[in-house]
Amino acid sequence: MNKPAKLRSRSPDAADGQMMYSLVRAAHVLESRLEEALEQVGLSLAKFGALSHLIKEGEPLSLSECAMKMTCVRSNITQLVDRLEADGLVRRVEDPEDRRAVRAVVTPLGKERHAAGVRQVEKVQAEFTKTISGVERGALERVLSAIS
Amino acid sequence: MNKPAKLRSRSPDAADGQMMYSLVRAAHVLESRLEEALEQVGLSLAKFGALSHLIKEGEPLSLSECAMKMTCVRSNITQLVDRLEADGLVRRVEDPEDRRAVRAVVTPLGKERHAAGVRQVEKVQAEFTKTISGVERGALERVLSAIS
DNA sequence: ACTATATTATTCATATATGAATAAGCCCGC
DNA sequence: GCGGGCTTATTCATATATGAATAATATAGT
Repeated sequence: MNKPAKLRSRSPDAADGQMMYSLVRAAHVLESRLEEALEQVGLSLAKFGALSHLIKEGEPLSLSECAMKMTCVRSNITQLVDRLEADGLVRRVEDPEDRRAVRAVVTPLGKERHAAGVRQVEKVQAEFTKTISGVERGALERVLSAIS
Repeated sequence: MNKPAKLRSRSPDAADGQMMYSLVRAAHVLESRLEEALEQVGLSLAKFGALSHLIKEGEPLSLSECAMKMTCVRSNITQLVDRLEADGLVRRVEDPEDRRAVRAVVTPLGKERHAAGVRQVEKVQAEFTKTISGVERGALERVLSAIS
């Protein structure tokens, strides 16, 4: 016997509601760990994310493309690229094909920094893997993919 | 047969790494839904959270206590209470016991607004419950509590 | 070709969060 | 009782995010 049946039937959502909050809280904890790890190499999660997309793509992306890949609004990318440029991690270059567009290019320093970031993130991932060891991934995977 | 064994053994963390990102993304989606739902009644998630803690406690909390309950730094609460006060949802009152302290009191309007927020959040929770219906909660619960 | 519409990046105002620096008030050990 | 060390809230600078308004450019429809 787990719980009084009345409690279960009166509010079947209560436990799930708590779970929703738990999920959000857990994600915040993970983000904090990532931020902290990346801070060791002079990056934030936002900066690392932008560099990752640019490097994965292998070619300069317009700021609009960046915004789409990072699912955020363009004005956010304008500022993020300002900061990345100030750090010397990316450069803005004009797009010859479209004079409205600006493309972001990762500098050599940006590539180095990103590689260092990858190593830091891998540590957090290893920790995460350990955390969820011994738990069936199936349920978690299905839930997460159902949400997003 | 699911995957080539080599892939599994070469990088056992890769799938978990993706899962870590999935978890963070899923949480962002949930937060967006909550923000959107709360916006309908003139609240943000941060404001709703603060009101919830104050109302749950049943008595005025000092801003430090608020910060602890919301796991954030105090300067954040200072600003949040500024905005809540501007909205007429809380009032600052002096603490007679400790002249350094400031306590936040929920106004009648704040209570109304919070109740409306609860109704909105319940809708999102219902949606979430539907999303995770048919999936074993056990694994998810254990993973989430292991993280945070 | 020209006009209407759409897209691009930027700027501005704002919300949320952090952390450092500051000012005021509390309290302990002596 | 008081001096030094906490704790309190606030302010400031900054990072991240959104959305509205703007200016420059592109493109479609006529």
